[in-house]
Amino acid sequence: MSEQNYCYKYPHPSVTADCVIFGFDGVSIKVLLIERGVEPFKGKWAFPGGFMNMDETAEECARRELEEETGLRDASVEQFYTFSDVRRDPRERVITVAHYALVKLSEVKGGDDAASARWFAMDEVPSLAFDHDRILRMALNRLKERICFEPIGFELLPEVFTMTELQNLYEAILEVTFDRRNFYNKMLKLGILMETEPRPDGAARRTPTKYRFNAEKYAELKQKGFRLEF
Amino acid sequence: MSEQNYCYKYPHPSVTADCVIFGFDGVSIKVLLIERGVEPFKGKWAFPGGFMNMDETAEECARRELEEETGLRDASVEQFYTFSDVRRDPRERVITVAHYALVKLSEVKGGDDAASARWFAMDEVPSLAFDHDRILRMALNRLKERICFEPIGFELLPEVFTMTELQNLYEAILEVTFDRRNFYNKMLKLGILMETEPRPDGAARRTPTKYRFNAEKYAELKQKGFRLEF
DNA sequence: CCTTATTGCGTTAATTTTACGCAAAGGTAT
DNA sequence: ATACCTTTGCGTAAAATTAACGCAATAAGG
Repeated sequence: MSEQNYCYKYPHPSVTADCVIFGFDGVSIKVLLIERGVEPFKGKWAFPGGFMNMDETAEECARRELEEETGLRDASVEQFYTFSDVRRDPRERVITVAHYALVKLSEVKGGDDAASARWFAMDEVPSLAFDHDRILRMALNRLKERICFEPIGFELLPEVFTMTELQNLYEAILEVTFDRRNFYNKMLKLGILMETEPRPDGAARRTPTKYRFNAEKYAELKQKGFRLEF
Repeated sequence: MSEQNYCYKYPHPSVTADCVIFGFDGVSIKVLLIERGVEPFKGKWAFPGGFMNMDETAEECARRELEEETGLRDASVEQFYTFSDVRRDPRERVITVAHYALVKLSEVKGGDDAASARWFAMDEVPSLAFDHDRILRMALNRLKERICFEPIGFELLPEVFTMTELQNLYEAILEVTFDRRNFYNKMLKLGILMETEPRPDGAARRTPTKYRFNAEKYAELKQKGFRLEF
């Protein structure tokens, strides 16, 4: 069974799709890594990824990897860059179409191979296999850019969340701090949040108001073209 | 010589790099297209592009295409998306890593095959071969986003230009109009323009001041982190 | 029970954006 | 040449937005 059945006149590179999976635990951004069990880079950590089938797009391939590791089918997945350095894989020429996925940690089930998978906070990520350090840096930059144009933050939060959690998320991604009261005002003024059951009138003020992302309102506003700006 | 010498255990897609080449003639954005001489899509227009060699990155491949068509070696080239739809090429599975290049029209020499190459204004672009309509749309969107973060406009203008030319460029890319006086103030306040010889004191006011992009000043500001915002 | 941290709701000052006025000077048409 | 229109440079004032921060109610912790 070691026949080489697929032959071409010119050499073809292998093509893989990698998936940088981001989550948020209420305090910091986390990324899911897989420990490699084989050479090259045996024992090092890397992103989930694999060879593209001939009947799927790069994004479909990345989604397949995502599902294998997290059980999630409908998370937000976005392609962000294709890495094609000639020697990025020591074995053979491999180019990889890199994606990032944003998942709600609460919905993640252990994947097929939970033993070798682990979530790392951004400041705990070890040196990675292949060129995955570079891939991670670029993924984070894209995340920063994207969150200024689209409310992707909500992909990372539970359905219902507090304003403080939302602020923590923005601060973690953008690596800045905001004045709590200004952030609060700005977010509410955007009009893309809805309060869940309004806190009972006499109830304790200390219990924070819970919000939900208002996708319909956002769709309206997007039509008219609006920026988030932070 | 029709031997099939490169054999693999699994099928591999072909990988190409395409290069959407943008220019600016002082009024509108132009794009360089090549008329296809062979099937499929014979007679239709398409972007320059070609198969990636095994010893070059996607960007190097795109630069090679750029040089073949324009003679330019040091233009700004940026990868923006990889298109991997299963049937995007009717002959075989081909995925393409799409780039855009920004060139100064005055520096473009005719390419190797000038006969079949032509510049089109954006509103004259015909229906294109393959999925190149989609590629163009995405290239334009990326251009719009990018110009809000980095002063890529200067890649499209001559070394020396007037404020009106700069405004026309921004308006053409973003498809908006600005108040001339506000644009003027905003641009000058950014501090990334330098006047060329200050207009002689008694000279005619009607002769517009000529500017030059101040790359050093921009590098400084970028360090501190700044946004362009339009 | 006292201290501290969190939440909600403001206000004010600083800054930025937007809209537009105006004069000098060069072109254009008659 | 003259009258008129356009382009350029330089402002200014109002409107809107951002940034800084005050404060009271109330949980939570010791």
